[in-house]
Amino acid sequence: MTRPTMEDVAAHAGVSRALVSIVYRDVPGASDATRARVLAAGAELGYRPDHRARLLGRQRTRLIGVTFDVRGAFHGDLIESLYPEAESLGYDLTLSAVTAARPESQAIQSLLDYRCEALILLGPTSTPSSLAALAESQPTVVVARKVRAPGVHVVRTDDDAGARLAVEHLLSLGHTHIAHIDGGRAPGAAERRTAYRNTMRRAGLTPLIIPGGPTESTGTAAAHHIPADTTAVTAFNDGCAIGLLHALHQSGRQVPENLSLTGYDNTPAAALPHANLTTVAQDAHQLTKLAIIALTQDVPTTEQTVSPVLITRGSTMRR
Amino acid sequence: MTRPTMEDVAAHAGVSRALVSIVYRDVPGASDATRARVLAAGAELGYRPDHRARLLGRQRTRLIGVTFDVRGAFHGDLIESLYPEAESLGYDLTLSAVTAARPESQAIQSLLDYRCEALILLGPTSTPSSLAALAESQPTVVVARKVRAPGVHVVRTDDDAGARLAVEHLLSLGHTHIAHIDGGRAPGAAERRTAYRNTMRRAGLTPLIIPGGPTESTGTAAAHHIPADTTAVTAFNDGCAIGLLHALHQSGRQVPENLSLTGYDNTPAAALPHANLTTVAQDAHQLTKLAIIALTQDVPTTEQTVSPVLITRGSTMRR
DNA sequence: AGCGATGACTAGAGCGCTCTAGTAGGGACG
DNA sequence: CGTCCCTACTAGAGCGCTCTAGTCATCGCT
Repeated sequence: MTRPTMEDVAAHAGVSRALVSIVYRDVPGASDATRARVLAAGAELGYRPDHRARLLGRQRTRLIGVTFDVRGAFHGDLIESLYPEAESLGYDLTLSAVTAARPESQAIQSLLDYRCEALILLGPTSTPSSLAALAESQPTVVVARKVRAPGVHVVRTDDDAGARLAVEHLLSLGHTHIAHIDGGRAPGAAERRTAYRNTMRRAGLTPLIIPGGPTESTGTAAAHHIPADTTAVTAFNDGCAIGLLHALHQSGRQVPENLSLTGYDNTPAAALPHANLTTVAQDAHQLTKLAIIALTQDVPTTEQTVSPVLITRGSTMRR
Repeated sequence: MTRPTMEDVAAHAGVSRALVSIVYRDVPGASDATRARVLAAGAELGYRPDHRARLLGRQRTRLIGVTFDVRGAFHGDLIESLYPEAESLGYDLTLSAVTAARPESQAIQSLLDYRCEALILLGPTSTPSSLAALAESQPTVVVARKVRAPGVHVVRTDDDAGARLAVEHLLSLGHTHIAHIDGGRAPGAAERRTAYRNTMRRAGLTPLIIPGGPTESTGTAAAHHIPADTTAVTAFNDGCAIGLLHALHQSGRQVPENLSLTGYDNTPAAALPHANLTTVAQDAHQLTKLAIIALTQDVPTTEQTVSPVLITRGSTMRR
């Protein structure tokens, strides 16, 4: 009835419990023949090592705790590439969700109760000082959020490069009157705004920054402030771009025929056929790779940025 | 350097380790005064019980394993309400993600390695027979998917009622020519189709079922087959509805002025202002509540359905 | 005064692993 | 033939808890 233990496998294979442990940990100390015999005995009994006991017995848990927000679509992508990345370095992952009723602090605490060796926080909202305190007890890396906290690793997308990518794409399509819908005080807005401005200036063009924000309604509102001679717009993010798209549609201005438009983040909504938005995507794979390396190779604490990539869809066309 | 253990707290409070355990488990056997003193000592040392050891020492782990798909938006909602539900019954939750590279079988296996007492599978894709095998070793509940497997609890939304809700909403708005875009062989399609047909017949109206599917493109394709005298449409799901919405927009047919439209699932896309779709939502809270009860109260194995609710937005109007 | 309850607390044996410190049994080598 | 070294294996002490089976006062009651 109860699940077989290492003891049972040992008895069944006619060896000591320690040998079974050696075999299942795949460390030297057993002959190939015995190894096969033990594994066969284990398989026959349907044995699977008890993860709890394993964690407890080991001095190093090789457990990485991950907090994520169930509402953030992008976090799914990150978790997806986190698993193989951690596994390849022999680490295990344990997830802890942040929800409306379960604050980040609680999610983190539960990970610590499992004695995780290291922490990966996806887009955390904790204060820099509490993050710094966390990092004192175990390596901690913040992904996809710009924070400055001593001892905390940060891995994020290079928003500067992302914004430049969007502008240069429009430039290469022959656009010269390109406006930018600003993100206000949203994270990343400052970097994107500055990059837009610099890229325009470098091309000898006049930047035009229109107030906006991260939500659809801000995009809708910004539509009225786009000059008639503007032929292209880089929006702060996909939400903003989609709001703008909607407003343009209402007023009979066609995208991309009359106005080319880029978003940012490559959210699922941007990929929908009726939006079909050219946008800037974060490289989840690279972000997680750097995050795991930062934790396991104990590199000096730094902020690392990952280059975004441009996803060209149907909302931009040649002038 | 190393985290304090129960031993440390005991020494600091001048009691035995067993007493500390009693206090932290909050079971009878300690005086109020001692309780306070132990708790104070623990707080002073920054003590937190080691969850691994706790799980190992206990005969009942009180651990519920949950598999979810990182791609499914609705799973986030379920997880969100799962946490408080489990906690209120004294259970802990551990999550295991299903991704493109991490099959469901692996996600489940890792939960079993933690010796979870029970399993909640969100929209699993495993075969009924493998689910039945799972259920033999521990209580197992499948959420949001219709499967018939012996020993497996199923908690899902009543699609029959959902479809009826949509049709009756349109009827109450005075519509009589209501078409249904079918979901083909997608899960839930058969129930929704039948419910649509029955509700129409009961109202003395003629049902009209147009072939479709679960994706946007199927909705777009279905647009051509909607008769001119049709004033309302219930689409299989939100994706289908949005594809249809897009096609109607192109052809100059206004929603809801010329055609009322309902979706199904209440996906985030349905809530976006330019879709603004009246749709049928699943009751995540109720689903998880039933799931947890099924596991912890060991009710007889059954399929339980939860009533959906209609989310009225701007895509439907009075005839 | 004697006796069983009751309440507060402790000793110590697990839980199922890991891992250090060993032992046994061959070769290889001088 | 004795020594040295491997390799293959075992004994047993943890890891940090839980929980059963106590011990020891104290108290109410006849």
